[in-house]
Amino acid sequence: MVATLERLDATFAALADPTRRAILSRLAKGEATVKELAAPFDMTQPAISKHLKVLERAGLVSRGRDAQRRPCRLEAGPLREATEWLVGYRQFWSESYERLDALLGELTEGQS
Amino acid sequence: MVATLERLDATFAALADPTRRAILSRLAKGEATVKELAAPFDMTQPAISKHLKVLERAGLVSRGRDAQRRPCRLEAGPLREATEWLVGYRQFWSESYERLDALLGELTEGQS
DNA sequence: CGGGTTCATTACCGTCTGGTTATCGAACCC
DNA sequence: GGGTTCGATAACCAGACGGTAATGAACCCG
Repeated sequence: MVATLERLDATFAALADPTRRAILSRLAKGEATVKELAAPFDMTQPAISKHLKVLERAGLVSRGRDAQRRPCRLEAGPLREATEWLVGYRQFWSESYERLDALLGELTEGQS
Repeated sequence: MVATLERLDATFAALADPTRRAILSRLAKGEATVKELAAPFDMTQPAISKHLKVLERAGLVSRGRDAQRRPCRLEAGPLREATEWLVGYRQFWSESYERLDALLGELTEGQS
C-alpha cells in the first residue's frame, strides 16, 4: 500500500516526458526491441536505453530476452494505480461529473 | 490540442511529487492560504511557494488575492486531461477490463 | 506611524535529468 | 574464430529540481 504510493512518484515522473509516453504508446501495439523503439526518435540509442530504464524502474515496462535482443513489453499496472489516484478527483473535473460516463464512452469507441 | 499535449508534461511532472499531491489533496477540501498549506509539512515556506509555482504552471492551482493572503484553489482541468490519457490504456490494466466499472464504483462509494 | 503577518524573491547549494560520445559485452552468423 | 548487430555502460555536460537562509513588499492593526 505504501509501496504503491511511493511508486506513484516514479510512475508520474516517468509519464512526464513525451519521449517516454511515445514509447509506451508504441508498446501498446506490441513488444518491440530497443532499436525499434529508438528508430522514430532523433536521439541516440543510449538515450532511449536511459528512458527505458526509467520506465522499467517505474514498473511500466518489463523486458524479455530473445538472443541478443531485449524485447520490451508494456506493464500497465502502474498506469492503473495512477488512474485510480486521478479518478479520486473526478468530482472537480467539471460542474457535472456524470460526464465521466460520456468520456469513457468516447474513449471506448476511439479504440479498436 | 497541441497545447493540451504539452501540458501533459507539466501535469505529470507536477504530480510526481508527494508534497504536491498532498497539497492538491488538501485543496480538494477547499481553498487555503500558503501558510495553511505549509503547516503540515516539515519544510520552509519558500519551499512550499516553489511547489505552488510548479502546480500553478501546470494549471492545477489558481490563486486569488485577499489582502496580503493569496488563497489557492484547485483547478482540476489538467487532472481530467491526464486521466483521459491514462484511460486510453485501460485495456492493458488486466485481462478483463470491464473491471473499470467496478473500480469506478468503489471510488464513488469511497468518497463522501 | 510602527510593528507583526503573510508571502514572494533572490542567491546559493547539492542532486537528479536528459542528452551526448565512446567503449565494451554478449549473442548471432558464417 | 571474425565480423556484425544489439544493447548496456561509463564519463561528461548543461540545465532543471528541491531544498535552505535572508531579504523585502504588501497589508492589517494598535
